[in-house]
Amino acid sequence: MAEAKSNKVNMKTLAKVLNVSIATISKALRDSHDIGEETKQRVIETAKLLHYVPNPYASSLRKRSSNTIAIIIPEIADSFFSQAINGIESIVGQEKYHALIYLTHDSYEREAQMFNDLSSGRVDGVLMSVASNTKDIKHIQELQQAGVPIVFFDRVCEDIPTAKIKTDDFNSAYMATKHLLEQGCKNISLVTIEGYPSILQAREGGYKKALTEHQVKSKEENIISCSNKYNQENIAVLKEHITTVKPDGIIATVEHLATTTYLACEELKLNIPNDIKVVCFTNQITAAILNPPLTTVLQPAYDMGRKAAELLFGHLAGKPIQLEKENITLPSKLIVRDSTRATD
Amino acid sequence: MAEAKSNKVNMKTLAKVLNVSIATISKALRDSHDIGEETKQRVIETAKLLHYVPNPYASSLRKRSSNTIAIIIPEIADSFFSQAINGIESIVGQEKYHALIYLTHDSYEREAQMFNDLSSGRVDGVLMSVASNTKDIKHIQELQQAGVPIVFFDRVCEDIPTAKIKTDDFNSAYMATKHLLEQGCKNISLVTIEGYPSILQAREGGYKKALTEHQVKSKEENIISCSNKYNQENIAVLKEHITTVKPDGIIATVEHLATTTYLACEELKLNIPNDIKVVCFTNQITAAILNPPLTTVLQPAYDMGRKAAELLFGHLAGKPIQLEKENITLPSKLIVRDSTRATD
DNA sequence: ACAGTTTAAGTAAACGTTTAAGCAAATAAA
DNA sequence: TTTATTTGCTTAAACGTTTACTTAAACTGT
Repeated sequence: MAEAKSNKVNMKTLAKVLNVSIATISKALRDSHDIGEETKQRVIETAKLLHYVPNPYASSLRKRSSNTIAIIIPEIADSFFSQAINGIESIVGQEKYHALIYLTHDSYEREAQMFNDLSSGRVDGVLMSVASNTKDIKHIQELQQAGVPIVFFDRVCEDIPTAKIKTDDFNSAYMATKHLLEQGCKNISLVTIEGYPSILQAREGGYKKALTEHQVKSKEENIISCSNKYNQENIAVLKEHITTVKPDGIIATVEHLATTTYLACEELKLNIPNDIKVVCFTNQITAAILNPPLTTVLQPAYDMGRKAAELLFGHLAGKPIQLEKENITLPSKLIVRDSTRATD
Repeated sequence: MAEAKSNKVNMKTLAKVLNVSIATISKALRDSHDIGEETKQRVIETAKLLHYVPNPYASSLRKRSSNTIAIIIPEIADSFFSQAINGIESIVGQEKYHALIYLTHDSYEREAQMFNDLSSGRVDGVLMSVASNTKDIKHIQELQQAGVPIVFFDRVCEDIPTAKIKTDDFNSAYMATKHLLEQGCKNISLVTIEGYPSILQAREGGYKKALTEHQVKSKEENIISCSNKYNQENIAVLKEHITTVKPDGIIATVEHLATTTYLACEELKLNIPNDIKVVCFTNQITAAILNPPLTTVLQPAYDMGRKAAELLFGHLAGKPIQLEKENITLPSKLIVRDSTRATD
């Protein structure tokens, strides 16, 4: 329980020491015009001397704002969200805000419960990537109607009228597919997972468009769904797929599928890129030193987080930003490496 | 500024609706013995009906506790801290606590400033990994003396009497070095970075012990220091080192040095493991699919985060845990892969 | 000299909870 | 039957800020 509490110094303490009213302390510290220059200095000095730190909860209660935001994301296992958080933090820190972090583990129930809690006024705004299986969006709507601004990044919810920071999923999948076709692939499979319709459908769309443009008919059997967890089972699923469908190119649409794909190929004694070429959506720096170096679609994770935070804080600061009009797409980059090298 | 505020329902509202006092509402919701069973039910029912959610800041102010902890870590770029956060979150969520996340970017100044802020009573406890260059620990001592419990994980501060969750850095470096020696290495270099004395000195110690046991004299020139950022410069530093010192084994003591080491070897046209063998302290799942698969020291990141959180929450819950007596070491695992395969 | 304004404070209410203290009615003990 | 005790509720103060309103003194201009 540990309650040492070294006689906390608060405004009352300062007021007593300086023989002025509490209001004077408060106003002096907030640099109000009401207070004389000399008094202000005395207050600031004594506050520093006594290590006064304002109680955020009293302040939040009175002001009805918390200088705190929530970051709600599915997980933090991979490099995308790590980098996005870094981007967010770069703004949060600078703005003297505080960030609460919540992981939904892609569970709708947890997400809904978190939103329920947030309707208490705990945060001034929310930055979020929605859970994979979130279909009912009432919880999000309710928080928004309660006046809490929300900015989506990456895994956006199209039906909520607010700012959305995305990457060009359609186009980057299109480019990845086109790249594989140009490297000679004729039978390209798309490895995907359940959920995240706004993203994965776009990627599927870009994939199909590239195929169509190259007069390749896209077949249902080429689209394969894995579990959204890194596990052995996915390797088996993929091996099964590869042996039956025999693709000569694979696009792995999420980070952890890179390792899965490589291991599946290895177990099947398939050579990348000779027998099969691989592209993956991933931000991992190790892509360059894989066996072989992996061609990746690199997403602007840091920038997405940063941009989302900028919009939210701009809005909170009262700048004339209409969140519902902000729909920003930042480009991903196709980084070509040996895993898709043309074989002749 | 967006202040929609849909007439928030608070205890006053409920009291009015049910025609009882506010105190009755409060006590009913906290299941106090003071309140009759029937009244309790009516209160709970109406609260649910009107979507009442308690104001956390009013509650925190009055109770002088926030149900919130701070996670203070250097960064979140790599898999270690990602996994540790997952471990922490697994407890935080279950205990209905909230987690504020702060990144120090390994800056002492930022860390000190964060601690200063936390002395306001913003959090009930702190989980932290100290910044690389933190030497002056006054800020930590002061927070602790103010009655805020602190639990360290991984990058601990030995001079603060409180719980510390570490991994066996000395022993795992010892094992890694021994492994390299057994694979035939005669000239092993340790690649390290500035800072983190509690960890990196232990790893250096384990490294030296293994050398001594194998009658190999450890030379100063074999210990090389890189920048704690993933960048091109480190590759140059490492190349320079390898060409002059010509090690036949390398131990990279932090995650991002894996990619650096591989790229340096590649640029020097050195074959791993034939020309040089490599071990790295890293948790990345891609280690298995690198070229060649990388022998790693896998740290129990998730478990460390989880254990740290367990201790903190146990203490906060009033369990008889003497934090200053908790000094837990969780074992790392040496995962042998091709990057250290013996060559004959 | 006097009304009007400006300056530099102070007073007190409010934010939404929690809880110690009080109190009337019902129940138990004597 | 009287006295304690328990039950179920209310009152009001407190947590530490912020801020609308008041006030007194010091200027300003005429």
